[in-house]
Amino acid sequence: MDCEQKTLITELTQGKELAELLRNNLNSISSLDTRQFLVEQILSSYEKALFLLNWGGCAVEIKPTISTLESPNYFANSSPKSDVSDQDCKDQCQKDVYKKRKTEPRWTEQVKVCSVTGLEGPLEDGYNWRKYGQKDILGANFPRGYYRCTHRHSQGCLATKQVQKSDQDPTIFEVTYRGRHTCLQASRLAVALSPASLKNDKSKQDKDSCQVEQPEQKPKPLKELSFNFREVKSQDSNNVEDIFPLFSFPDAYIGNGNEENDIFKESMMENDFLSSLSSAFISPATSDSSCFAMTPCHMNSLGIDHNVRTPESNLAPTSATNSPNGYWDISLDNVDFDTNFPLDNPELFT
DNA sequence: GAGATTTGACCGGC
DNA sequence: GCCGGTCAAATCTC
Repeated sequence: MDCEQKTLITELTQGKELAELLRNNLNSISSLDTRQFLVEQILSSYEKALFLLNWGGCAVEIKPTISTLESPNYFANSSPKSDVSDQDCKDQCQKDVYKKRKTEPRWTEQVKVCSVTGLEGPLEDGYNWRKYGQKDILGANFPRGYYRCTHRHSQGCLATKQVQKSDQDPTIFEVTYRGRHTCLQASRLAVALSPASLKNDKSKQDKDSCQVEQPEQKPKPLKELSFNFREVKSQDSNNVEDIFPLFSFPDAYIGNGNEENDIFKESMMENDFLSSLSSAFISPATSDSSCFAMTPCHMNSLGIDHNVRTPESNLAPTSATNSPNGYWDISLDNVDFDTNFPLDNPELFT
């Protein structure tokens, strides 16, 4: 019961915090995707809270999907926990685990990460994963690893991913993501990388440093950011391939002695921005070159969605499949960074 | 000792 | 019956 109450409190608290974040974002010019993401997270939190109240302990393990909640029979078929024994509940949970494979509609995507680029491998995507299995796959030279979100039990996050080395090129890992992160880490990642957060940080810096505001001046450091497109692809359940970039700060931008740049760097460090993306997100190898890997979620948070399929996205396939493999440098001039978002708000990183 | 990983067994889908 | 996905006990690591 204590565990259920804790989970319930966690979900409701998360929902409240996310709602406050959304409120702060309403008056900003943050991207629609950012706000939509917050709305989805809020709904997810309250769905889980409601599910806990309806199902008791089973709710932690079996999170209803949007589709199941939308089902007219969902609440009609749900019965109070008191109507079933613990064993029945456990058995039902066990059955649902297998049933959901077929019935639960999940978005999937594949990401190929070339380890020679400096990334440490497919696990480095900003989330904490726990390996729960490994299988030799018929016809594959390498075994497939099964990972699920570390916060599966504590927060009911059902995101999983499968990692397998490519038969053609062992330096390439094929990563298939299944399910959407509903853990707090997901919202933190989204907030940390949201255009709003980055933009507001710059705004605050201007205030704190008492600099004269120049309306026409764009955030100079951010203009110098670049995206490097390498062999990073995604694939959803519809077999649509897109390309995701490696997110890089030029060395000249971070730690070059430039005061403005140093302010940005210090702010990120003070807010634990980099570590909030987890050490996995920024590998030691990439930190030297200030090169970060961005998952579709991160890309979406930055408002760069024309080549990115979000989990619930129904966007039509883009021309990404026709994009050249190799190395792209794209200016962020067209990326909308919100200067009004409080990156220095410690609540965002707690 | 807590958390993560390994690995054999189990289950459902095909 | 085979195969992929998951579970859970044993083992490992810090």
